[in-house]
Amino acid sequence: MYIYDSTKKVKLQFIPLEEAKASLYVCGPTVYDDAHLGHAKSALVFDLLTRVLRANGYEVTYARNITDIDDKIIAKAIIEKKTIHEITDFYTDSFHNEMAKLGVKRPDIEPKATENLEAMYDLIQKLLDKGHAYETKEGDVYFDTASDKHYLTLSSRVQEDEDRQERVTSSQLKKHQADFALWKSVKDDTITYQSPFGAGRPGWHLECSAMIEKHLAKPNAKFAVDIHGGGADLLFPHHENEAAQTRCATNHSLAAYWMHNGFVNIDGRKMSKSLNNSFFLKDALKEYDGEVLRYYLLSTHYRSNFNFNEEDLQTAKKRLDKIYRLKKRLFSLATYEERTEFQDALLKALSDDLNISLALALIDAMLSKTNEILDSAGKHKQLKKETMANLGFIESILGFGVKNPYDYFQFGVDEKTKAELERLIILRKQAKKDKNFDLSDKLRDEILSYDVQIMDTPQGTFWEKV
RNA sequence: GGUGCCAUCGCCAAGUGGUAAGGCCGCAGCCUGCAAAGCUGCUAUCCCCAGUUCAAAUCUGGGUGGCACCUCCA
Repeated sequence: MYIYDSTKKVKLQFIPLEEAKASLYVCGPTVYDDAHLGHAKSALVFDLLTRVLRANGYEVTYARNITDIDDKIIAKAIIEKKTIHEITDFYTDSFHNEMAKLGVKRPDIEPKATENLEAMYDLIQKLLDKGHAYETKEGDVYFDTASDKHYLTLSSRVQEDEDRQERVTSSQLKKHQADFALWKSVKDDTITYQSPFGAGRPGWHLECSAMIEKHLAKPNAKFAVDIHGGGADLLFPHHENEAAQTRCATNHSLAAYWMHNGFVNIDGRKMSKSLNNSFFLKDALKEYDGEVLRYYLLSTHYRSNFNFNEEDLQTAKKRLDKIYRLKKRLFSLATYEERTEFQDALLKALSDDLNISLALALIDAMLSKTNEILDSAGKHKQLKKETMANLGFIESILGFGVKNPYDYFQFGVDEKTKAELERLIILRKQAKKDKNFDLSDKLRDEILSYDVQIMDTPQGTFWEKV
């Protein structure tokens, strides 16, 4: 297994802290709004990573947090006249539902900020005790970046540059401009938490460090977790600050490997709140099967920036369709397990820093070869068995082809339309039997008008949603 | 302004020193009543310039063009 470490900028062989085990922590969503395609991309990438690690025999512990303490959540609650929990519960549920549609498995641990406040207090206290943090007279607690000689090494930045660019809005009470808040004192009547440091809210970067310490860190290990992941924009300042907190508060570093996924862009530009060009997952899921989105978003290497557009999405669907057509071709057969060369090659490709393009090329080659042989005369008993095993392997490691193929090809078609299509197909069958091809073609045109295509096979005539 | 990433066929996209994977589209053919699906075949010398090397898309230097981070962001 090889992984590209985005802080060292080099591909490395994965050597776990503990034999045959792997711990993974990924920064999850702040639940104050609907998930967009970028959230989907990140979740999919690390879902794939856990599957590949497991296929390589690692016992994986995968944690992804839910950030449910945040100023934006509070702002939304006030605007919508709801409680914090109504907001966070709603968006946590929708996040889970949408991820399920994408075939993203739930992490083993999904810690919430609200349920880990004690761990955050502990961390702040340790940093204060060790002289890496200080309180201001306003009651805020800041991390003292000057006290950490390794600060900025993770993201390879230069302190002077950061200073020059510091915005004027930051607190005048900080010792150093780069210092960041561990605890933000809040004196108005908005929602606050009572800590040993007074009423307020934890700083942005604190929760991940605290939750990793509580849920994943092993005593006496050199690193708290094997792999820490997240979106490319989190490297600085979020991960830099997380790493500083953990390094200074404990006797270990945060992560042995850092992985950052590239961004999903729309029309060549970053999707962001400020540009108002976010593409929400819930909207995409109305138009496309979740598995199509899964295939599409995973079809480009995870570190590349991804330019979302519907044409490429259609292309991805066509590619996924081919898996399902072969599955349909062998639909009556029982599942079968057998290790094949194809599976070894597929796993090898994915184990090389998730080389998805190579993996997909291997799948396409397997599909073509199998179809070619099935097209030829013969029963092909062994080939069919192996193919069932291969399709099963693709399902488990990539999450492609997990549905009933007939259901897959009928995505978004209502029952009434289905019944009408069946009726037309029966009429067309009779017309063909009567050699009345004018009528048969007329019926086909009518069928096609429902935005489906039909295909005559030895097993009968089937339709597929376009 | 600082830092970093990227530039491969019409489109998407692997490959990072040994002579260009794959998919979509297109063209030709097999199959089909005709289609669709499936199959077969065909389709690039890797942004530009200079250099290193027996050998470069792959390394070095210089251009040009795109993007990102430095502020909440996956």
